Amino acid sequence: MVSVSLFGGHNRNSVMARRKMENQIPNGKRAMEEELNRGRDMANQLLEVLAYDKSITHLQKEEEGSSKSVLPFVEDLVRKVLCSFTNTLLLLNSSNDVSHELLPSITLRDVSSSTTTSPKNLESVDETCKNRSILTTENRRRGYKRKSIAPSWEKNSSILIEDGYVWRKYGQKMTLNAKYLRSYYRCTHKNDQGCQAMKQVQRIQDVPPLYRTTYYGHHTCKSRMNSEIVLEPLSPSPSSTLLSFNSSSRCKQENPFPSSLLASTKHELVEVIHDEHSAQNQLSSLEDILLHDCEVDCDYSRGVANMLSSAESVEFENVFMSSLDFVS
DNA sequence: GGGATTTGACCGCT
DNA sequence: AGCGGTCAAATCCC
Repeated sequence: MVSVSLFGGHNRNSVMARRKMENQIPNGKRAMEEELNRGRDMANQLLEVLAYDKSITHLQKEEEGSSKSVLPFVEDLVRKVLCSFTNTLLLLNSSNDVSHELLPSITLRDVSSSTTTSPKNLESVDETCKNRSILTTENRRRGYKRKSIAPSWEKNSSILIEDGYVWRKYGQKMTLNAKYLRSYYRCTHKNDQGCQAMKQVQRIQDVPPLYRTTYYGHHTCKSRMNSEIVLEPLSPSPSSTLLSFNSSSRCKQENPFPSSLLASTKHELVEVIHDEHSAQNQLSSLEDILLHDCEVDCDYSRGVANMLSSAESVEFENVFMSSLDFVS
């Protein structure tokens, strides 16, 4: 059985140092934030352990002819805990400062257009300007809004954080003095539920991988992972086939771990990996990462495995699994 | 076919 | 002026 600390990857010294540092923080709010962050990280780790354990248990159940499991209940609970941590963090950071709320801002362009053009007129303009080539700049960018608010909170992490929400990527940009692309995400439920939450993910370090996730606003939507959690069928599901690192399988379809455990948008993981290095390089450096940084990202590793050829997958699996033995 | 991502262009802000 | 956030058509993927 894989222990939680295995995935947490914090050695005793670093934990002690972290605690010592936290005790010195005079700001109670910051201490609370740190505590919540840690709780959320642990919930993330627990979720991964559950996913791993679920795949194992499923095979055992199959052999025993039994199909009942409490794991779906536990997983459900962990997801809810995860969402609670995320929401609390966002609320904590937005409650003391109204400017932190992601309020819709009205730009000069909005004002001018609203005073000169009625909605009915706008519709007719849209109707006649469906062809991009005849769309004027004025019409195309009419709804352009730009946030001018401080981030709700931000976090550096060696993993791509699973925060319990579903994000939709709407842009990416190479920024000055940054080695990697910055990706822009907004809540998937922006349109259907008017949720204004957004986040930016910036890779800030290659090895070990380190990402800075900055959140803006907070979720007003009913989280998809919360609202759609259903108990899994008790009969065996195709997705429960154990650790298969076959490159021909798509991550979303055949990864033994729930897709929600991977990056919360479909291409987030692959994109980051493609950032600077090929999968080959990832493979060759993986062992070093595992040995030198116990916080190796399981999602990241699985993503690499999915990109490899069959032969490489086997090699990767060996490295990855032996690393689990090593740290446990 | 529909939803998500990519990507070049636009434009607010400093 | 130029950086960076956002838009939206094109493209991808299921």
